[in-house]
Order: sequence, then C-alpha cells, then structure tokens
Amino acid sequence: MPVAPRKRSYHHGNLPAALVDASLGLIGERGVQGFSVAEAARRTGVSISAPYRHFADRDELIAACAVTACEELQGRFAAAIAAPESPADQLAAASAAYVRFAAERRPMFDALFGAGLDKARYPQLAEAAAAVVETVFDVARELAPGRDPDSAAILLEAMTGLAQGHATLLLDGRFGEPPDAVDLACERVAAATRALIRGRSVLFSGSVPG
Amino acid sequence: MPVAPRKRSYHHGNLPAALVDASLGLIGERGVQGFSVAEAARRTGVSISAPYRHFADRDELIAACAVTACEELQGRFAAAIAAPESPADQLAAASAAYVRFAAERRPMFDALFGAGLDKARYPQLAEAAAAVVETVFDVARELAPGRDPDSAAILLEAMTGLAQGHATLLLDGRFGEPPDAVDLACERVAAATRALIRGRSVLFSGSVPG
DNA sequence: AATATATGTGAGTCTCTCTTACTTTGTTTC
DNA sequence: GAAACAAAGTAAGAGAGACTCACATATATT
Repeated sequence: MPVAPRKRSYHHGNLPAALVDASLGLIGERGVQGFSVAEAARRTGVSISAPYRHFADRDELIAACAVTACEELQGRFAAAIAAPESPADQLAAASAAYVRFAAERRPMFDALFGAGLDKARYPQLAEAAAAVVETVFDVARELAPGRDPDSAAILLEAMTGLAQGHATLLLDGRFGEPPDAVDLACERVAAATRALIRGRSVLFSGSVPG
Repeated sequence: MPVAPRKRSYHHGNLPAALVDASLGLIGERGVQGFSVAEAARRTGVSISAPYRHFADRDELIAACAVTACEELQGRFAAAIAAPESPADQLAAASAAYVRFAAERRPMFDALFGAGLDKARYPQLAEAAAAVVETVFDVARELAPGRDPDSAAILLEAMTGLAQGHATLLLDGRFGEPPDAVDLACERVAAATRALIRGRSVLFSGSVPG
C-alpha cells in the first residue's frame, strides 16, 4: 500500500514513510548496494536534499527500512506460533516463516542483513530486533531444561542460526529456482529445526567436557 | 604476507595480488561498504585507473578477495576434519572452524558474504566456493543413510546454515565481546552441529508427510 | 631493430552523499 | 488577527568515488 500525501503542495505530509516505501522498492530493484538516497527522493517527488531533513544519512534511511522489516517479521512470527500445538512445531513453523519472509520480502531482508548496518548506532532498530526475538522466546523456554532462560537463549541462537543460514542459502540460489525453492527451503529448515530440538540435550552441556 | 613487486618501476609486477591484499586491509578497516577502488589503488601506489586494467569494476575486485577467502576457508576445513576420528566430531570441528574463520579473517568473510555479490556473475568465485563444499562433503556422506549424496547435501545445507548463522550472530556481537565471544560461539556451533546430527533422522524424511 | 601487446597514467564525465543558505508553510502566542 | 517561530522543503555546490578514453611506457615477439 503506497503512502499517500495529504496534499500535493510544498509540504509532502508524510515524507519519511513515503521515503521508506520508495527505498524498499528501490532496494528490491537494485539491491542495497545499488540503492541511493537521490533516487529514492526522485521517486518520491521531492528534492535530493529533502530526505536529509528526516534521516541523518543514507544508513539511517536504510535503518528505517530495517525497522519496518522487523515489524513485518514479528507479525509473521506471531502468526506462525499461533496455530501449532507443540513447542517444537511452533519453532519449526517460526523457522519456516523466517525463510519465507526472506524470500517474499527480500528488500526488507536485505535492508536488515545485507546493508552491514552497525546496529549499535541505531537504537530504534536494536529495539525492534529485540522485540522480534521476544516473540518466540517463551516458546523456546518450554523446550529448555527447567524452563531456564539461558538455555532457552542458547536454543534460540542455534535456531536463529539455522534459519538465517537457510535464508542466505535460499537467496543465494542454492535451493534452486523460485517458487519451488522457497517451499523446499521452508521444509528443510523446519526439518532441521526439529532435528536440532530432538538432539538438543547436547546443547546444554556444552562447556563441560567429558 | 605482503605482496612484493619485482621492481619499483613503471610496471608494478604483481598488481592484481597487491590490490587484493590492499583491498582486504581496507575492508578490515572500513567494511565492505566503505571500501573504494580509489583508496585501494592509492595504498598500492598506483593510479586510480590502474585497477581497471585487471578488474572490470569494483565488484570484480571484491570477488577476487572472495576467492582468496574461499582458499583460506578450504585450508581451515581441511585442517579441521583431519584430526577428529568420528564424522560427527569432524563436522563439529568444521562448523567451529567456519565460525573462527569469520572472526579471525573478518575482511575475507565480509568480502564473501557482506558484499552482496551476484555469484552467478563470477564463475571463478562459484568454482572456489564449490571446492570448499567439496572438502567436507565426503564427511557428511558418512552420516547420510546409505551414504546417499542427496541426503548428505541436505545435512550439509543444514550444517552450513547453522555455521553461517552463528558466524553472523557472532560478528553482530550477540555472543558478547571478543576474544571470549569467539570461543563461546565456536563451542555453541559445535554443540548445535552435534545436536543436529543426533536428531538427523528427521531431516531425511522431510517431504513425506505423516 | 620494429612492431605488437600488456600495463600504467592523467584528465575528464557522471553520479552520489552531504552541507549551507535560503524559502515556504504551518503553528503558537500575544 | 498579526507577529514570531518552528518545521519542512529547495537550490546550489563541495568533495569523493566509479568508470572511460586517449596517451605513455615497458615487455614480448618476430
């Protein structure tokens, strides 16, 4: 849904949102590398310097796109864990949702991971990212011994790693051509998540050798 | 080891390799985003247009860095699977080696994954990357039912996903501060790999529902 | 030695990021 | 309701980088 300005006058009315919109479109066409503030401004119908009233620099505009990405991802996670009954099924569904998100909202995924943003510099983004993790944290806790939060974090790290990796491989074309590749990657990551959960006992005894 | 030119004359003697060297140093300092052909040329002591005699454009120079990265990674994989006795231990060691590579050779890792290179456009890179996979493929086969290559590929995908994900998380600072973070991430990814292997039976029955 | 080829240079074009000074519009305050 | 202020936009330009092209110089070939 495109962002409509209130008026067609000197003041745009909703420039930041419109810029994020245009930027995501542009990233979709040219990748993060090919993205430019100038072109985003042109497409939004404002001058090249206008974006700098709202975003300190190029990266900050990309960070705003990344925040949008977090919101979208959070919604997908919430939907994924809503239906299944067992925690394992919920996490498998979440993994698959993550991979599907990468495929279906590639510009968002690229803004989030392909831009090399220093997240420490964008507190709003760090917050949004933390909120995403929060969404699935309680599910992971149910699979941790004694519902221990630290163990849950370890499990979640591993799961995140799996999902992130599968998404990267999918976008890299290592699962074949879309759209079949997407379904395949989702199945695979869900299966891998289940495998990880099945064998998870090893995870929580890591540092103690024997 | 710095690349030494044969002479200090008009012709450099080994400009491509020297440029790759300088580029990796530059990527280390400024990240892939901050990398510029101009600065790499300056550091190598040649004119700004000299690199274009050897590399068609910026991305092709980065791709050459990525090829170097593949060679380094391949060596580390070979060393990692040499010592352990069981296939599971070998793969766990390979995962850890991958994560350690990301931490210790970050510029290479960034060139390989942070530049958003379209690998289809760089056959030499695709070849080098395939050779890396080849190095661990036989190990994965020993853990696949009936040594089936397709199943081995699935397992390897999942493992790659795990390692890639853990590396990303480590570089993102999600394991804490170096150098402890590196060891921690290596332990975790090794444990996760073992967990994945333990529960791997689920992996190979994916597409058949029931 | 003469020629061809590979490699490096300098100057120039184009685009991009970001800044500065200025303009226009909307809001507040008396 | 007008004056003052703040917010949001513009135009012009400095500085840097990607890439090109005509030219220079070294090396290889014959």
